Amino acid sequence: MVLDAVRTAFEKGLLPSNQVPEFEVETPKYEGQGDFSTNFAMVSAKLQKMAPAKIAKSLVESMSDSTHTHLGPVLEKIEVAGPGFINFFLSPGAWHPVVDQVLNQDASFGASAMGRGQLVQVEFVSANPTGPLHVGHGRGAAVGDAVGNILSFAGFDVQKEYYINDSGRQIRTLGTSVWLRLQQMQGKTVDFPQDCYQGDYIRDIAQEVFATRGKDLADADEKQGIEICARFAAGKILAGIRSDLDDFGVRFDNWFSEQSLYDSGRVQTAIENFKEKDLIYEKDGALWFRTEKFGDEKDRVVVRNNGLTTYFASDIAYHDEKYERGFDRVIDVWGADHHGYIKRIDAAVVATGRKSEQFDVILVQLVNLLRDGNPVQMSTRAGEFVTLKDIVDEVGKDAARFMFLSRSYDSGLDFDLELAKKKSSDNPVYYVQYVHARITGILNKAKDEGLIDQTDFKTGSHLEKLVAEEELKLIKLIAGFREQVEKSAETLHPHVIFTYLMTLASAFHAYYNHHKVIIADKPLSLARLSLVLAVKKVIRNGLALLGVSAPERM
RNA sequence: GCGCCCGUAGUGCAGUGGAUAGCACGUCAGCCUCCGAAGCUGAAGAUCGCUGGUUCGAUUCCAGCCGGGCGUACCA
Repeated sequence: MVLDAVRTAFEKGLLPSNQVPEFEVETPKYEGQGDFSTNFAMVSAKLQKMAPAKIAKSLVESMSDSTHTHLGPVLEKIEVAGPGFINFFLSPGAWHPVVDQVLNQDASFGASAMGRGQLVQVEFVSANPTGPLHVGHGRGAAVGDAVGNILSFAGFDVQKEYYINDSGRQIRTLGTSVWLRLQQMQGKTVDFPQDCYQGDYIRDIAQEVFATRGKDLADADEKQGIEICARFAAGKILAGIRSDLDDFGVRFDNWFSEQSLYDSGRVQTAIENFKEKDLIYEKDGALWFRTEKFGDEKDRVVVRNNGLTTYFASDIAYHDEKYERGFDRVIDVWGADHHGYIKRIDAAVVATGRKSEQFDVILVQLVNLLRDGNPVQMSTRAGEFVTLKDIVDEVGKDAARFMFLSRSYDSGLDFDLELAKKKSSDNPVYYVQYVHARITGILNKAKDEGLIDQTDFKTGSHLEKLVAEEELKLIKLIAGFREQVEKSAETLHPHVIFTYLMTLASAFHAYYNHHKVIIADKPLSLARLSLVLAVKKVIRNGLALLGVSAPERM
C-alpha cells in the first residue's frame, strides 16, 4: 500500500524519486499513534531531498486518492504525525474477530508455528547429587522450565533434560563424608576434613545407610564402604532433588547419567576421535584439547597426568551424544559462575562437526540471598544454605516461580527471604492471578443469573458492541499475545511473558473499575462476557508458560 | 591483567535506532449502598553512569573510560 502510494505520488510529480529505501511498518509505542505506522518518509528523506513531513503528506494524499477502496470497514484513518510518521488507524470492527479466535483456540491461543517442529533440547539444573537444591538452582529451574514451555508453545519439539554428575571426585567425597559420619556414629574418633560435605543431611543419610545397609557395611573395608555410602547417598539425594523439583512444578523428560558415558565407552571414543583429528595432544603427562583453535583463551586438559579424566572430557562426549540423538539445537542453562566454560563447550560442539549456532548457553546470573536486607552466606560445603524446598514450602510454588521469572536472567536477583515469605500484595503473582479469579467470579455470577448457560463457551456474541476505549485496548493486547510468545522464544527470555502478563492484568483491572460486565443491556453484557472470558484464557495460557497456576478463586 | 553480566525515578526492575522513557514498591491525595479494594484514579519523583563515534535521528548500535557482580585450575 505504501509502495502503491510512492508510485502514484511519483507519477503525479509529488515526489522526485520512485526509489524505495528500506523502511519499517510497526506498531507504535503510544496510544493515539495508530495501530500501524511507518517510518518511510523519514528514511527516504535523504533520497528525496525533501523534509520527511512533506514526503509523508504527499504519500497520504496519494493513498487517499488511489486506495480509497481500502478505507472503509478495516481502515479508519491515516495521518501524518511527529517528525514524519504515517499512522494508520484500524476501525474497531477489524479487531473483534480476535475475541472469537481466543475462545475457539482456547489453550492453544498464542501458539506459533515458528519452530517448525525443530528438535530442541533444554538442559537445566543438572546440580550434582551431593546435596539438596538451593535457591540458585531454583532460578535455573524456573528459567529452564519456562524456556522449554515457551519454545514448545512456539512450535519447537522440546525435550527437557537433567544431567546427573554421578561420577568423579565429588561423588567420592560424598561417599567419604557419609562414611566418616558413620564411623563417628559408631563412636570412633575420626578427623572430618574441611573438604567433606558438612551439612546435617549427611548425618541423616549415614543413619539411613546404617539402617538399610548396615550388614554389608560391617563386612566392607574402607574402600568398599565408601563406595556403598557414595552410591546410597547419591541415590537418596537425587530422589530428594526429583521430589523438590516435582513440588516446584518442574518435570524432566529425561535424566541423563554422566556415568553412563563412561560405561558405554563414549568418553574414551570421543577422546580417540579427537586424537585422530589431531585435536588432542600430550603435554606434561596430560592430554589437552586444542580449544584455542576454536577461540578459547587457551587449550584445556581432558585427561590429567594422573590418568583421571576431567569433567570437560565427559562434557565433550555428552554434547556429542546430544546431537547424535537428533537434536537440531541444544540449549544449556548454567549459573553465571560457569561462564568461562562456554567457549570450551562451544569448541567441543564445533569440533564434532556442528555449527556454533546450534548451541546456546543461557547464563543465569546469581541469586543474591538476603534476609531483611542482609546477605546470607551460603556454601554447600559448610552445609549452610536455604534450600529450594524451604522457599517453596514458605512462599509457595507460584510466588517463587513468578519471582524468579520477573526479571531478565541477565541481571543478578536479590531474593529477600523475609520479603518472599510475606504473603502480601507486594508479590506480583497475586496481581495477575487475581485477574483470573476475578473473571471466574464474574462468569459464575453471570451463569447464576441465567445470562449464560455455562462459564466456558467457544463463540462470542454481539462483539460489535465492544467499542469502549478500555475494551479495544484489551482486545489489542490479546491480539498481541502470540507476538510476545515468539519474541520470548526468539530471545530465550521468559520475562517477556511476565511483562506481558503484568500489562494485560493492569489493563483488565482498569477496565473492571470503569465498566460493569453484568448489566441490564443484555447484548452488551454478553459481548463483555465474551471479552472477559478471552482475557481469562490468555492469562491462563501465559501463566502456564511460566509454570504458574491460574486459580479460580483465591 | 583478561573474559562474561549489569549500570534507567528514593528502592527493585522493564523498554526502544525515532514522536510524551514505563511498571512495581515507597511517598502524597482520592475511590467500595455497585460483578472480589489481593483492585482503581490522580500527584510528586529520571541531565537513561561518563566521553567520543556511526546515523536524518542514539537512552538503544560501536569504542574508550568509571562503578558493581561473577569468573579466570591437570576443581566440579
